[in-house]
Amino acid sequence: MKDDLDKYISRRKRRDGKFAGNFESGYQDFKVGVLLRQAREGAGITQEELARRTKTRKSSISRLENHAEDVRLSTIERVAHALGKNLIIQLVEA
Amino acid sequence: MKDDLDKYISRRKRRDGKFAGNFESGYQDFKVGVLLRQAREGAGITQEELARRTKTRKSSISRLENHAEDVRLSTIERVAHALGKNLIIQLVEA
DNA sequence: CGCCAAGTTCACAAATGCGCTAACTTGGCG
DNA sequence: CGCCAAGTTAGCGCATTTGTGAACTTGGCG
Repeated sequence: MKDDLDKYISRRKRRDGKFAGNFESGYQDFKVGVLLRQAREGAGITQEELARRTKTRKSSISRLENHAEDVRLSTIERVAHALGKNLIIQLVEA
Repeated sequence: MKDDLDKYISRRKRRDGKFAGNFESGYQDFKVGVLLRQAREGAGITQEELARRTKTRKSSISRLENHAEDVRLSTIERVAHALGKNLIIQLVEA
């Protein structure tokens, strides 16, 4: 099953070669989605499992990872904590 | 109390100009507000000027720095850019 | 003291995020 | 092939954030 995930990841990588590091800046519109997806995949869990942990549905997680035009800080935080991570925010010289 | 802290921070900020520009999660609530306030004061501008740059009003800026319970990412970004900064977001091991 | 700039707070309206259901893909596996 | 798990998407409400104007503090300064 870990193999399944790996396959998925590489397939996905191939499909939309996006995959940045876990930093952000400029226009992070959907970059945050990518960030969250990476975190989830890194944790090796499905959207459904993450949805369970954050007490929501997989459809919300999917939207969050793909189409989220804007996101609330609390939402990112909930996901982060559900994945055992902490959220860090910084303002750096442009 | 909180106001005293704010005053202290701003005074200190004004004095030695350099203070951490980042913040990590625990409870984002007012922490983000503090982060933004520090950034603004570091830039040496008033809430009104910042409001002008972000095309909003000083009352919004004030609320953002004090009472914001939750904030949209886009909001933080707008303020950041208006202050010549870039927003960085990361998820780190808890 | 009175004035003024800077900031705070409130209440309402407008915009937008998020939860939910439900239907639809897609790939893997027997 | 048919089934199933994992994802994606759309639409609908409700909840929350953000914009805005106006009234109210507060500190500095003449």
